[in-house]
Amino acid sequence: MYKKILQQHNISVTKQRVILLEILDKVQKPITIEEIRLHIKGDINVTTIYRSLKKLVDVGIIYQTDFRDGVSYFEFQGDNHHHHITCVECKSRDHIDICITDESLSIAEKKGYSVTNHIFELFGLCKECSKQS
Amino acid sequence: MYKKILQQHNISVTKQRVILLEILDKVQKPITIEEIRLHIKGDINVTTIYRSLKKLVDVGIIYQTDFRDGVSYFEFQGDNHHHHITCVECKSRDHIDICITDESLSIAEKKGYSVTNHIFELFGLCKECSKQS
DNA sequence: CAATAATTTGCAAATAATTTGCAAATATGT
DNA sequence: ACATATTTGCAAATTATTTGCAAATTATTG
Repeated sequence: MYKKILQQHNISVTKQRVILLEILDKVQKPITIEEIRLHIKGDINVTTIYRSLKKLVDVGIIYQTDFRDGVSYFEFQGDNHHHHITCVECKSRDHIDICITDESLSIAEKKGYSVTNHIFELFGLCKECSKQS
Repeated sequence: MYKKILQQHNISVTKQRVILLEILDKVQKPITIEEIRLHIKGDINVTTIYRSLKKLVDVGIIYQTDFRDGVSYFEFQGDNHHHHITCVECKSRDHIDICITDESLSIAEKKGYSVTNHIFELFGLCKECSKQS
């Protein structure tokens, strides 16, 4: 299954890439490289992880984002593309099933850009943390 | 003027913060800490720059974002809030005068979050770079 | 306006994420 | 199966960002 995805995007099918995809598909949320490593049975070199994920992001198979804590997060979104809202206090995170508007896309296109990728993240206070402050 | 802004947000008015605001207001585009340092006549300690910018971001005076090149970018947006599209090839950058939709805000609120901040960045190919590939 | 409290700064050193260069291994196309 | 292109692993380097602490600056209170 993951083999197919890689082939469809015209990149080599390697053991390491398949493993990474399996992990990301299983956890279904954005995780860091450190967390990914904990899921790997056996071992994949860190450098390889960085490079493989970069490739997967470049071809659009996975979504890379950052939540402003100094680390990159990676997520396999499959058919269910979405973004997130993160509590700046407790770091809890939830999905937001909404994305770029056609309007912003067309504005970008008018400026001569073809959009291939995006980051969209909300930050705020969750219900719990709102109470406390 | 910058003094007033700082006061309105209830944070101390320091020479360093005013200088940083002046710089960001002058350049009117997202710049890195390295670039900021080039604009500083005299000297502000790097640590101070990091901490001051973080504060300015926290209170919402400036916008922090990242374009996936491993560095943070900071921008004073004043009254003219906007986002960007970045060419993944030549790194050219343009404004996108569009922001979060009310719809995504209300979805977040339904989940119990009050949104205080956001990142929204588009990536793609500019006109020039599209031709070449 | 002076005195005290609270916040911020500068410095040097530490931390931690990410990248590089290169040789060996693996995948792909014919 | 062969030749070519791509990817991997390793060790070491790089670089952005953070920490702890004492001194300096800013805000607050009487």
